[in-house]
Amino acid sequence: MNQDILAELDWRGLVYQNTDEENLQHWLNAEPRTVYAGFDPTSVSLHVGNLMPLMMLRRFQKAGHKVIALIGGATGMIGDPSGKSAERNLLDENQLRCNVEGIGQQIKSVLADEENPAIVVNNYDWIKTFSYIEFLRDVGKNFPVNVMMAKDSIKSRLDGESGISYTEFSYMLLQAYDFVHLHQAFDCYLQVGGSDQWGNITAGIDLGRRMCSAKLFGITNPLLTKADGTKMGKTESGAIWLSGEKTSPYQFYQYWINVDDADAGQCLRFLTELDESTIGELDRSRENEPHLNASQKSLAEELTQLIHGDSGLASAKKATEIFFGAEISDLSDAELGHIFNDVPSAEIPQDQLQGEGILLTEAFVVAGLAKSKGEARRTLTQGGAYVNNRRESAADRKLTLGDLASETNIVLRSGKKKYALLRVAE
RNA sequence: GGGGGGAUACCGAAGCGGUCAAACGGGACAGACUGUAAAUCUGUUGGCUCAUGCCUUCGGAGGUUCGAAUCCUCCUCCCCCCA
Repeated sequence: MNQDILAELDWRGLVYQNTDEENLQHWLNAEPRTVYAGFDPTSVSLHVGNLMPLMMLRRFQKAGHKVIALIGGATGMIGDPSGKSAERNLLDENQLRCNVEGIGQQIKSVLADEENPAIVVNNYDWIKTFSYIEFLRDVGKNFPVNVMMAKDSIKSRLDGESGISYTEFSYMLLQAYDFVHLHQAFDCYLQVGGSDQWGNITAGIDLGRRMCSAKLFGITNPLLTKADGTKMGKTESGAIWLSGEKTSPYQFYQYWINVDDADAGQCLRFLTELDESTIGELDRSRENEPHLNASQKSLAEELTQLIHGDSGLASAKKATEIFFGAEISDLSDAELGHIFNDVPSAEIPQDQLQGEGILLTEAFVVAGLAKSKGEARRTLTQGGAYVNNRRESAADRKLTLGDLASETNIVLRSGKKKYALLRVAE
C-alpha cells in the first residue's frame, strides 16, 4: 500500500460518518481493496458538486486501491429522494443514455490511470435483467418497511407536504442492491458518498449482510458548502459544469479564483491533491498576505488542470490575462474568438462603421451591454465604457473600422468585466 | 351572504387635484478603494434628446376638471372581519 488513505481523509476533514472506523483502517491498510461511489446521470455533464465523490475515488485510486464509478442508469430512471423535498420528474430514456455516456467519459478522464484503471459501470446493466417478481423475492424481502420509513430521506418526505411515490420510496432498494452486486462481481467492500447518502449506504450494508453475510463498509463526506450556507458550485447564471462545452475552461478557472477566503481552505482540502504542508502554507498566506490570493490561484490551477488539462489551463490563464489586462489590439479573429468564446456577440453591418461610424452608445445597445441608449450614456459618462479595454468617456465617441481589434471584431466592455463582441458583417 | 381594506416603477413602501417620472429603503448598474474578495463611500436607476423639451407609466375601462397616481362610475384581482 502506498499510504494510509484513512489518515489522509482524516486530515482533510473528509470523513463525516464511518460505519466501522477501527476495522476499516486495518482492513484498508492490509492490502488493495475495492471501493465504489455512485453518480446520478441527471445531466449530460457532471458539475462541481460531483467533484467531491470523484476526488474521493481518485484518492483511493492513488493510494493503490481499486475504484469503481457507478453510473445510475437504472436508478436515474427513478430519482433519489435523498435531500429532495419533492417528487422528481423522470428523465426519458434517450436523454438518460446520452447522460450516462457523457458523464462516463468525464469520470474516465479524471480517473485515468494506466496501471490502476478505474472501472466504470452502469447499474442498468444488471438491474434490467431482473423481473419485478424476482426483485421483490430476492431483494425486497430483505427490507423491513419500518426500517425504511425511519431513514431521514424517507421520513422527511413523509412528514412534509409533498409525500413520496412508491417509485422513489423504492429507490433505496436499488442502490442497496448495487452495493451487493458490486460486492459479488468485483469484491467491492466499501461505498463512499456525500453525507446525504448515509441512509442508502447503510441500506446496502444491511442488505449485504442479509443476502451474503458480507461485512461491508461505508464512509460519507461532509457536504461542501459555502460559509454563507449556500451551495458551492452555483452562480447566478447557473451551475458550474465540468464539461468545457457547458462551462468554458475560463469560466471554470474564474469560478475558483473568485472563491471567498472563508471557503478557500475547505475547497483546497476537499477538492485538490495538494499535500498537507502546502495547504498549511496557503492557509497562512491567506491569513498574512491575503492580497496575494495564493489559495484561490492554487485552487483554480489544480482543478482546471485536472478537468481541462494543460491546454485548458493555458487558455484559461491567457483569457484571464486579456480580460483583466491592458488594451486589446492586433489579435486575430481566431485568438479573440477563443479568448472571448463565453462572451455574447452581436453583428453589425459593415457600412455602419464606415465614414462617421456609429455612436458608441448605440453600439452598446446593439451589443446588449445596455438596455437603452440612456443607460449606455449613463455608463459612458460615469466612466464605465471601454473599447478594446481602453476607457472611453466622450459622449459623442463613435466607432469606426479603425477600432477593430482583429479582422472583424471590436471588443466592448461595460464596467469591470462585462464584455461583448461586436462583429462586423458584410 | 354582510361589512371593511388594498392594488404605485425590478421588489417593498410613501404620495391622496397642479410644484409627480413620482419621497424613502432594498436590489441593480457605474465609479473610488481593494486581492478579479468582503466591507465601505460616491453617483445613477422609464424612453427619446446636448438640453429648456417631448413621449409612455401609478390594477383595467370610462368620466369629472384648464389640469388626475390623487375625485366619480363600472370591472378584475387580493387581504381582513362577521355569518
